Amino acid sequence: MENTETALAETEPIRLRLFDWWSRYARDLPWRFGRTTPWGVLVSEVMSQQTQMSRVVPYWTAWMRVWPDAASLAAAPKAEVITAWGRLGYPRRALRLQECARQVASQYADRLPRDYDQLVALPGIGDYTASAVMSFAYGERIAVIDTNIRRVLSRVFLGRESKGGAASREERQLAWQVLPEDEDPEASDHRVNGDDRLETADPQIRSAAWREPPSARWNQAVMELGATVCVARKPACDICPLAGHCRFLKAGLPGLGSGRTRPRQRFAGTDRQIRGSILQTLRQASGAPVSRKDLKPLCDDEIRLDRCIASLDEDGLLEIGQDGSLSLPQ
DNA sequence: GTCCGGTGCG
DNA sequence: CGCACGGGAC
Repeated sequence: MENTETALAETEPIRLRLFDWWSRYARDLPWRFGRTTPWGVLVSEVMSQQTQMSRVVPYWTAWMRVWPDAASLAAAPKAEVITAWGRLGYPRRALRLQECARQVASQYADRLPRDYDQLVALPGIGDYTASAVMSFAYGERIAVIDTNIRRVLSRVFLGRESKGGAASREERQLAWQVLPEDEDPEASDHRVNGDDRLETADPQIRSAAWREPPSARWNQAVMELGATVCVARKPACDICPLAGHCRFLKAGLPGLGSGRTRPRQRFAGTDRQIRGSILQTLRQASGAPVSRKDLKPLCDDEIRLDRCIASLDEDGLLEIGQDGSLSLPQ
């Protein structure tokens, strides 16, 4: 850890440069800069768990217009929730989000808890999402740890790639060590507001970025840098605001892109693709029951087709009627 | 074809 | 810990 100490001496110039970059280049996503509710932030995080932010935006906007709070989502028919989830992917998360909404509505009187342990106990909310809500929505000082942040911090401060798998103790320690202090305790309250207007913001709203607590600003800026500049395979070091302070760049990018160990799972030709196409067919049927033979064109292997139908049934993503017809659940 | 990530479960 | 889980950008 001796190398870390010298790197940590540079945290202040790194912060200044990163904050400046963030205020100029942060993407103007509708759930940022205090323009939505804590619930809206949670919805954006759940949708972003699996999908690029740019793809999430139209879904989030439409979703929040229909279900602006947990109580309204809790009361929605499942079929409508699955349909609104559209092609975002991993549709079980849509059902988990609705179950989460039901718990928030019933257990917390439709107020999202401002407490990590209560958040992480909700369905579909793990360590990352609970931390993200605490930081981004409530301005609480907490280290947010996702793969983007792990990659950026490991490169900049340790000079090497982050390894695959769960975050190591060293990584968690580093994230807490470089997390800025929030001097003004009042500042952490300003994010709680009832304003969930969805229109595109004036670009000057970005001055709001400077009013967020430093820890929340830091978490978002590091994550944004990892998503747009310090990407896994081909980092754009030539435009990186931290290039002059990055130990990984200084060391010559040793083992660039070697961090991921997880063998990539193919998608084309897998059960997942079949499941997705079955669900899409049911969505397009808009409530009308679909027979098994209508799904034959999706998959020539009937054993596999039945397996996919059964797994969707187990996940609660479809219902099988008495006559064997299929439909989205109510 | 290759790349991409968090959550839940076994 | 290893694995399942979509879908689109490139």
